[in-house]
Amino acid sequence: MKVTKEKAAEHRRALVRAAGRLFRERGIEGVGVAAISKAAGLTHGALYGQFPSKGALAAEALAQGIKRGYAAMTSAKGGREPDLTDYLDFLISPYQRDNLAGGCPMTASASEIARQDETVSACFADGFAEMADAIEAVLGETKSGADRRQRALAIIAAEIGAIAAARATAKSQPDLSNEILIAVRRVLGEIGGEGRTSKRKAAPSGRPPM
Amino acid sequence: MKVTKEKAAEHRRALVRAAGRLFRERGIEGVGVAAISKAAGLTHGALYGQFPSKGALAAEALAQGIKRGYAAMTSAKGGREPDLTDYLDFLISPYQRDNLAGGCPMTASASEIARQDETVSACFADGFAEMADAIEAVLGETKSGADRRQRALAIIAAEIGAIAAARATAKSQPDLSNEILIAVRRVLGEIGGEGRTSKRKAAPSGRPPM
DNA sequence: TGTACATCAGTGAACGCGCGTTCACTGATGTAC
DNA sequence: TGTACATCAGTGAACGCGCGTTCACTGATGTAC
Repeated sequence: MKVTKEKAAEHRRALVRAAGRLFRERGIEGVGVAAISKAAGLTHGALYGQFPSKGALAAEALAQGIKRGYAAMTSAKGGREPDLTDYLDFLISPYQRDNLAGGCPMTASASEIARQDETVSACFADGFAEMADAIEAVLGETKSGADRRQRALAIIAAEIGAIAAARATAKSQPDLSNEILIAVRRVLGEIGGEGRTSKRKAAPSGRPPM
Repeated sequence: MKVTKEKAAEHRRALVRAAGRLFRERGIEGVGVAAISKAAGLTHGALYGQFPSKGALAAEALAQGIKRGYAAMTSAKGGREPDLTDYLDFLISPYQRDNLAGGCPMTASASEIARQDETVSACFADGFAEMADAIEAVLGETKSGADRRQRALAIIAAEIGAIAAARATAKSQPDLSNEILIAVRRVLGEIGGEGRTSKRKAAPSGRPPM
């Protein structure tokens, strides 16, 4: 049965939100269209009215999950511009490890992305690049031979690996899992020149990163 | 039809090897028992004669993939004890990114592990811990506030994230993918005190890491 | 060493199930008059 | 404003397919005599 345009748009948003949450929790390959539709209060037929395929929905869910993640972080900081400490504390933490549903979607699906549609991997690449810009803008000075950009890229890669490793070890070796988070948090603070930010740059314009 | 004990053991090894390769290429959830059995030249019934479940096979494939990866690296170095440069050049490279089938299984399945049987995640945790010991043993001195153990953990986490990110971005932004590898390789060299190893320790005893 | 037979590795049909996707249909919406 | 009807968002049955797992059966192995 037909439905108002507003209702239809709301349904679309519900599908994207449900897909994002479930993909983060169980992986993109671990969730079916039936579960996504049901979680959004619809049938799978409605999903195919809104999206041409599961892959297209996955791409949109990834893109919007990246936006939502960033919004969640800034709002937790009272809306002020986050600095390096804010980023690292938020990204490399037991909270991020334990909250699959609400966490960063790039982290949750990292090793799965390479096997998805090119639309999905393009979203990942864009999100990664934006996050790199955001981190680069808040880096402090260090004596590193690596330039700011290189240090920013390394910080994001390390964050992704740290959360993946912390999650993978959480059940069988919880102490190791915590140790990984503490170690990476500390080392990335040093790489980033934490606390040595003399001139704070503003975040780059354009879409918000992670 | 029954088969000699030697043949049966050979078949078991073929299953483990095929499973390891296919899991790395397509992910644990992305490969079925039929494909594994076929690749090993058997039927799925034979697989269930050797292993109680797909998960049990996955655990064994992961454990033995970690051993094989280490052997491949040391043999490439002519059998001598690898140093930090050897580890980093081998692990953070286009070769590692592009060779899913032959690469490190911890890297290939990182974000999938947390959703597998506890036997699988236990193998991952053991492999991670062993690799941390191996890296710690070849670290150079730095002025870092983080101790050797923390730097070793951070290096492995960063390596996992770097390969995952480089693979995820390879199709849509190949330049970014290469940039990630170069950046992480350089920054990890600095973290590890590359080239500043005064007293070289031997690798720890016990099973070989990665 | 030669024969009889119990063992058991491997085969392949079958199980129920969930997958992604299609499509004929329903019926409220929203437009044309 | 009131009526007639085209539009189209959403439904749910059905599609072919591959999944992990089970099991009755086969027939070569390897042992007991």
